[in-house]
Amino acid sequence: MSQMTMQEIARLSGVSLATVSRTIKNPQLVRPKTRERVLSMMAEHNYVYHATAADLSRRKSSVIGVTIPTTRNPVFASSSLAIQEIAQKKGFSIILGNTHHDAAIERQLLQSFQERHVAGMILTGFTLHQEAYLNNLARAGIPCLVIWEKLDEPWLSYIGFDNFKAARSMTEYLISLKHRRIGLIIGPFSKIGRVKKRLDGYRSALQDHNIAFDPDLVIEKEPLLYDGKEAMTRLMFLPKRPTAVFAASDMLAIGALSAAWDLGFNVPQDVSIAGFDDIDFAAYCSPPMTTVRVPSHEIGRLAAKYLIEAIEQGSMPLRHHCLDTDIVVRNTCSELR
Amino acid sequence: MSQMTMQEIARLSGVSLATVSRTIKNPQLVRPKTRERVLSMMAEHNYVYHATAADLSRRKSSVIGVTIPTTRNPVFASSSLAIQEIAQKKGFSIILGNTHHDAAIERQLLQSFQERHVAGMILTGFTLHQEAYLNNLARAGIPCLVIWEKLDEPWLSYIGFDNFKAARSMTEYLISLKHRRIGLIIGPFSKIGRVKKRLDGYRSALQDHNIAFDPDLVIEKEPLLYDGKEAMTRLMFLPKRPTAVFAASDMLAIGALSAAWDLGFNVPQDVSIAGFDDIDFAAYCSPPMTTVRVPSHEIGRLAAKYLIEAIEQGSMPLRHHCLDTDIVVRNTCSELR
DNA sequence: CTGAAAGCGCTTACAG
DNA sequence: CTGAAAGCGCTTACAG
Repeated sequence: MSQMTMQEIARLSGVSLATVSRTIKNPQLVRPKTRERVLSMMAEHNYVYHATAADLSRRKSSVIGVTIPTTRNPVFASSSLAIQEIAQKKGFSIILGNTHHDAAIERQLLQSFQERHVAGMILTGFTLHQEAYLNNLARAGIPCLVIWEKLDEPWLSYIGFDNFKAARSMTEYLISLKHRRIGLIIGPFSKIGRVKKRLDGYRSALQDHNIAFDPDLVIEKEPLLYDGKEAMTRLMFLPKRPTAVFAASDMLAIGALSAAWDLGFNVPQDVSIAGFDDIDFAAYCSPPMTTVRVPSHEIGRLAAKYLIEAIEQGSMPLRHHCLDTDIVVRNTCSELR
Repeated sequence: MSQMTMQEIARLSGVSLATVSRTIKNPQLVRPKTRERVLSMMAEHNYVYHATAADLSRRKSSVIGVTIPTTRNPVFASSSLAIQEIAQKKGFSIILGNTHHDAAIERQLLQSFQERHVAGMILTGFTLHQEAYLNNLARAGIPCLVIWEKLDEPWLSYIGFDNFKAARSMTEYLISLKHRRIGLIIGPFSKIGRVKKRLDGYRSALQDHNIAFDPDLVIEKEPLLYDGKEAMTRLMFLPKRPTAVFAASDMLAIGALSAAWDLGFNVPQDVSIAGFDDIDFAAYCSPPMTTVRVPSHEIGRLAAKYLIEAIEQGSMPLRHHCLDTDIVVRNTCSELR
């Protein structure tokens, strides 16, 4: 048990506790000779700094809380990676939790973040109806950033993109390829704000082009490969099947592609498929997936950067940062014959 | 600033600090009347428990440190998800860090875990040559579990599987399909222990079947899609190209599949491809990937379970847990014509 | 059932 | 350049 404390090191080096603390945090305040003696004592006795005690004493923390819907969907990997890299470089630790899009779990997670007195939080795609709680946090002076959403509440900060616009663009792209019977496989829009926006974008595009909305053509699923496959199978067995399918998440799209392949449909000759997210795998499907590119890494990078700035400055300016998305045309969509 | 402390709540409720602490942690020790008064005060004033201070005072912690090579490779998602779920349920928070297979980063991460006085650590596929450091941790009484590796050091605990055996089996499977010219696309075996074992497994299988080892046929890459594609392209342009390719990571295998598709090779008719890991996507490739199934979720589940048991009991029994892998035969491998 | 007090391992004015 | 002392927000014997 290397139970060495500063107190011990101080005694062993014949200096005061304060001096040990200084040689660690402000070495320039300590005479080189003294410093060396203390340092060598620490090395010799395997001293380990107690960051938690320091945080408490200093009344500030160096950990950041991050929530993610689920690690299972690689779409969030890229932004969370960016956050981790920047945080690590700046000396912050990350506490991570999966919400599974469950309001109760998310709530509990935020609670635990707060109890650990994190310096700030980044919430990836937070569940609807927690705004009140977020307000509490803001009032408690905890910098808090929502990412992957474009929030409607002007008093909450976010870094995201326009899910409505992105989904509408992709639908329009499909329409521009002469498709009029366009299936939609989509995540749980009844639970998740940004997914709802995608549904709305799809409907808006149809409406603008005088295409009647057909509820049989939209299937709500969890954003998982299996679900995408199942949904696609269902769509392809419809009496009047779609000529194009927009899967509003690459997980769903890749599942859908696999279904098409199994059923013997050629993509894109027999049916077009479009995805959303541009996860790494999208470019490596056969054929490579046409999808919506989302600035995932950039979102994470900005979030970490802004949050850490806010922590260091002691106050969080409101951020409403909406990044651009674009359509990556690859080979899963073609003009209707 | 909701700077409410127990002290404040105590004053407001006309009881002592100790009583407030008790109504939170040991309510049965407090008279119901008192308890209620305190509770309602806490609610009214939005009191937030300070877990960090409590940890310090109690001289124990309720956070677990977890390292992962990189969130970018979804192969680790499944075990890390399992860890998080269990930890969350048991009231532990997770600090996460990516090592990128870089010894210096990993070292720094472990250091920060130690400084935060985590209750225990789970290290996913740790870098070679940190054994000494791990020993320190063990001696300091910090339960520590390495996962995804089968360690040779008997005094270190791990939960993993036999990379050597798994790779040898897959190679033998390919040989059983009459292939004798088998390419190997593999991760950085010079840096990572478990990858080296896979290389050894491949070589051992060849040797057992009197197939000469051809260095031109093995390509060392980072386990990324892009790298898999590049490596496969290189292999297929070899003067004497392989009839089967074992990509010792599904990321590499999926990249390889994409290359084959681009180059106009049919899989498996023109060339067989086998993967390793059985990530979710493997089953949804076109065609579905034959690969090595690794009990990823189970590894995470066991690791979290054992670690938390150790934390609660105050001591860590040595664990050498080697789980089974098996070959999932899907459609990317066929007999040599 | 409740309170006073010591202590967890640090930091940080304040004095010298 | 260094030290003594108060304090961060809790927990936990010990006494009553």
